[in-house]
Amino acid sequence: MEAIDTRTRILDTAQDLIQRLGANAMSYQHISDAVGIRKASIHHHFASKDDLIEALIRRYAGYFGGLVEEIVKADLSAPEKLRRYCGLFEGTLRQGSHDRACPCAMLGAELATLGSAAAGLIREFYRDNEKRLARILAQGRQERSLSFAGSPAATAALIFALLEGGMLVVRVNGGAKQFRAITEQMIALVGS
Amino acid sequence: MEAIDTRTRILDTAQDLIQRLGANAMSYQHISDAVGIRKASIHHHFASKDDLIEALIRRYAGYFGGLVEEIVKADLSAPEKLRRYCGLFEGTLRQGSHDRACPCAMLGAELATLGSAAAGLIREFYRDNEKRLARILAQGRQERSLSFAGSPAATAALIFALLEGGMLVVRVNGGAKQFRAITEQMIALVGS
DNA sequence: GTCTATAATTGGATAGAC
DNA sequence: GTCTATCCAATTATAGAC
Repeated sequence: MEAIDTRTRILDTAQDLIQRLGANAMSYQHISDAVGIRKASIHHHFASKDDLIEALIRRYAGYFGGLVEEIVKADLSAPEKLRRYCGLFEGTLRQGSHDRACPCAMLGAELATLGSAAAGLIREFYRDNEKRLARILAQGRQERSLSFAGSPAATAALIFALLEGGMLVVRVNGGAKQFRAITEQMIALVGS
Repeated sequence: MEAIDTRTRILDTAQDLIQRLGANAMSYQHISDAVGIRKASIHHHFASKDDLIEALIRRYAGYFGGLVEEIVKADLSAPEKLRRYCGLFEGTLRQGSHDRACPCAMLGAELATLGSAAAGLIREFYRDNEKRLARILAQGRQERSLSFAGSPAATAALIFALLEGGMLVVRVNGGAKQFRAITEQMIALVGS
């Protein structure tokens, strides 16, 4: 039973704030209050706010990318993989009491205010997701379990925009329940 | 040739900042610099930042709602109406040199940081758009020019999430061109 | 309606003791 | 690694002169 180290608790708190409020509404003071250490101590772990955001994206991209890669590589039908991929986003939304968006969705919306390193990582996250999604769609077309007009890449761009953008939109009305309805509707549209 | 009044110039500048950077990165100082008046003078027109944001949403909802209503009421096929509706979003994205999201998309992402009046107006904007979109889809189903699984309302929720959320997502990679590809892909999916 | 001046708070960040 | 103390800039907002 090891205690969670401070660096991790800072990252956890910062991520939670970003998922709910966005990076521009997240402050060292918020983190200080939540973690129970002084603002100056946070600077020991992350010299600047940009550094903190950058580390946070790297961690999240690794975590989420791993989950997606598991789904892509699994021995499952393409529709089932697609359903599970959508489930990852819905699961994020259902974390905790308030709807939480993907950190990279919030940061994507705030892209113009990010440092260049963080912005680059966000772009990479989006590209990686579209690529993995395209592999699922290509499998579905090959095994005739999915049917859609256009290329897997183009359809992947559509689905990723719907999922990543939809997380932000559904928090305004309907929340996770609405998100579920939308993803099911989408799966019906590309179903064979 | 009447000069644009200060109130309007403040609203224009604030809206532009929100579309590019978000409400939490927009400040009275930014507006002061762009409009060429002092910060204190802005408070004469809008007592608080919340008031400014609220007025800005009201104005935009009226403007955009009018454009949508024109499309909905026009004597056009449903696919053509849908294409023009998507065109409104793409047009916003193409305003100016940088990609600009719908102000209500940015504010929707930042919903948890808004005052309750502004948050209510954003919810209303989203609901109104879904309703009008559902009317287009219902027309398309009736005249057999569109074909989709599920109700017009459910499909409207999907399409609105794709458009409003997609505006934020495509700015990360691809921009307006990517947005166009996505909307065309979507229209192909619901095409008859 | 706009200005100067200023308040009051919060933001990110640093220096140096422990 | 955390603390106190402090700095400096930015933020929203108000008071009162012009």
